[in-house]
Order: sequence, then structure tokens, then C-alpha cells
Amino acid sequence: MRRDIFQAIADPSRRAIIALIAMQAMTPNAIAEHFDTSRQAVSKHLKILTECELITNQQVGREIYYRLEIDKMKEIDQWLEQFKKIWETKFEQLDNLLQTIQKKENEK
Amino acid sequence: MRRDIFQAIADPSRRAIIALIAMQAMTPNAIAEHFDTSRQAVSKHLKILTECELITNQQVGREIYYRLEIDKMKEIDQWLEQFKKIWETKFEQLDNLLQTIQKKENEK
DNA sequence: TAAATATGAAACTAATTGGTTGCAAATGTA
DNA sequence: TACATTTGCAACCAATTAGTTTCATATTTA
Repeated sequence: MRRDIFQAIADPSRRAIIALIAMQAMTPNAIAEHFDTSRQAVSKHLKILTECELITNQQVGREIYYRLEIDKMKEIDQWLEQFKKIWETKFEQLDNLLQTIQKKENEK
Repeated sequence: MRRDIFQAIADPSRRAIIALIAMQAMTPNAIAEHFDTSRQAVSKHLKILTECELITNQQVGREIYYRLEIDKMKEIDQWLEQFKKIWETKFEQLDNLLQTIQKKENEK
């Protein structure tokens, strides 16, 4: 089961968990209190998030604290880079459809 | 079937399609040539991307050109904003687990 | 030591996913 | 008009997903 950061954030519950533990580490029980689902369901989400290294955990007594690995979140931003180049320059104002058709015409 | 931008980019094929048409609009046939899968599979991906408004299309004769709606991509960036605040400030250097435990101690 | 608490894992299920093949509709071309 | 091209849609299928319930293990507490 290959885990992927984009697949991990596809689920709304997982995005909510990520946002929840972003500022401070939390235990599975504490996280589950914020949702309607069972603790076990949260636990499965935490497992998936751990597998793709978006979160890590640390045991303290019988509690296990989960925290966000903020550096991993940067990978999403890195993927967006290629599109930022498009929307940050004024390139977006050109009609790429017209470009495509014109190019095709020129090839004839 | 609720379509969501995060669910849309979860699939690697769809991310590839997005990157492919980012600079210039393309027809389903042209897009499919870049992949191993069938034209119909590409068509289904285009449908999903259209449903969440990440792409739009325009018919020219019997061809249909699909283009990226770059503004919609910004929504991913907007979601990332909350985490950028964390990684851009040096807040990340604080150990949030220690914070949490200390806070808990203080509450006793 | 016994009971309570915190957690993960396994087994099961209904719904969704991503792919396929086959077909119909619309448009362009000979 | 007849035929080729471009496309979307429906039906089907195997794999995956997100949830549940049940159970086992480890740690703290009475």
C-alpha cells in the first residue's frame, strides 16, 4: 500500500486532524473528541498520516502524542510552484486556447 | 458524488493531466497520447476535474479543448496558508510536544 | 495485584475508485 | 450521402477506502 501525501490530504477528516495538531501535539483520544467518528477511525487516519510521514509520534507514559511534520507539508507547496509561475506572472491573461489553435494553423 | 479539489489532485494521473494542460489547452485525444491508459479513462479524469472546476473546456469543431483554471489551483495554496504561518516564522523550532506537556502540568 | 485507561490491530462491510469495453452522437471530409 | 474522426456515457469489474466492532497489549492507579 503505497502512501502518498496527496492521497493523505484528500480525506476531509485527515485535513482536519492535520489542522488540529498543527500547533500542538495531541493524543488519539484528544483528537477523537473533536470528531463524530470513533477513536479507532481516528487511529486509522493517524496510521495513514504516519505512513506518508506527515506526522510523527512520541510516547509519554501510556499516552502517545502525534505532531505534524511541517516540513513534509512543504512538499505540497513545492508541487504548486510550477503553477505559481503561471499565476504570478501575467501569463494567465493570455488565452492559451487561442495560442494552441494559432500554433496548429501555423503548422499547416 | 461530491467533488473536491483535494480529492481531484489525489490521483497521480490527474496531477499529470493538470501539469500537461497548464501551459496550453489540449484535446482528450492529445492528452491520452501521453499516457498508457485508454482515452476513455482520460475522459473520466477530465470529467472529475471539470466537476470540481479545476478545468474548463471549449469546443472547436469536433474537438474539445481542455484548459486549466489556474485560479482554482490557488485554493490549494490558500489551504496551505495556515501552515505557512508555522513554517515561515521560526515557530517550528519550538518543540510543541514539550509545550503541550508543560501546559498540562501547569493545569494540575 | 486488580482495575481502569490509552492505544493499535484484525476482521468485516458498504461505498467509492479507476480502469475496461461497447455504443451513440456530433462533426468534418471524400 | 457515406464514411472517418472525436468525444462522452453506460455498464461492468477488481481493488481500495473509510468506517465499524471486537480483542489484545501496555501503562497507570487504587
